[in-house]
Amino acid sequence: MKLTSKGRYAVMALVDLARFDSINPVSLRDISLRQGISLDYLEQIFSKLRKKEIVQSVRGTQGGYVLNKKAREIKLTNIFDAVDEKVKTVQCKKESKKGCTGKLTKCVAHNLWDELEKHINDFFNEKSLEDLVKNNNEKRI
Amino acid sequence: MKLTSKGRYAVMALVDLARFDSINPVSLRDISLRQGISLDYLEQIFSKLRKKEIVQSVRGTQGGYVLNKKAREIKLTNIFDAVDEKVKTVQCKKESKKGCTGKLTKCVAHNLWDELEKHINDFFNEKSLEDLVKNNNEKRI
DNA sequence: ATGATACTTGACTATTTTAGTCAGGTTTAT
DNA sequence: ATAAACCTGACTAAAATAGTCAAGTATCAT
Repeated sequence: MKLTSKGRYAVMALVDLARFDSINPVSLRDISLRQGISLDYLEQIFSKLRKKEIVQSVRGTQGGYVLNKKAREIKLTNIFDAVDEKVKTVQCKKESKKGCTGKLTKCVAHNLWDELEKHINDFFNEKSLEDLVKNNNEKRI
Repeated sequence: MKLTSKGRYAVMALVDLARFDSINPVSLRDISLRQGISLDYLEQIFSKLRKKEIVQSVRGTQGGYVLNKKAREIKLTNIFDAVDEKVKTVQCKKESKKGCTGKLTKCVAHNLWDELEKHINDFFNEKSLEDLVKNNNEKRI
């Protein structure tokens, strides 16, 4: 299973974006400064977010990024999916004759892992970017 | 967050053990053959499980391992903990001045990650080795 | 028009983690 | 005594992670 810095950065950056993009496009430079994330790394991340149509880019001076959907409609699943954070547990080896062949003799862990994966995905499907922004604002009062 | 092959192997091996240890100690060789896990790797894993008193070793010929507790009392949390599979999400960098300082200005992801961690740990705390063995036996009918 | 700002892309890399292997033990039942 | 099985620590190849670096292109403000 993967859930690393890249996913965390994507979430942080998008919450930042959601808080400021109603006025102007937000430049990665600003996000970089506010969130302490390397600009080059942000570019990699936003390239992926753009391809998945989570954000839109505005080129040129005063350019930057804006959300491409309403914050309420952007679920965490979408974000993690976009930056290749697969919420997947390690799969059983296909070559392994013993244990898990995927049919009757599914390995013990297999079912468990499936179950866990579902749990986590449910959690991420419930949470939208809007939830996080709200939560963040409350904490700042 | 970590949830890799080592954790999966530990679970598979212990389920195997739980099914057979009522008669004799189970040798790692047998587990290795049945589950298709390298013997050397199993030894590493069982060394850790023994230190955490999840299994007991029986040395010498006809030796092997037995559970040190009832299957019902061994929770998945204990297993993952023993083999160093930390159910922890990536932490925020302490050096980072921006973002997360851990006090008032906790970074957005921080709360979310905490919440997720709790979710997963709850899931693992509910499941015991006994649950898995039962589940496994049902599937085999 | 032109410079500055900011997006865009792709290649590159150091570090860490993972998933083992290997070698050389010690213990004990038979 | 000897073979089975545990025990320990060091080692390593491959993959993943978390970036950096370089060389662009587009557009706005003036």
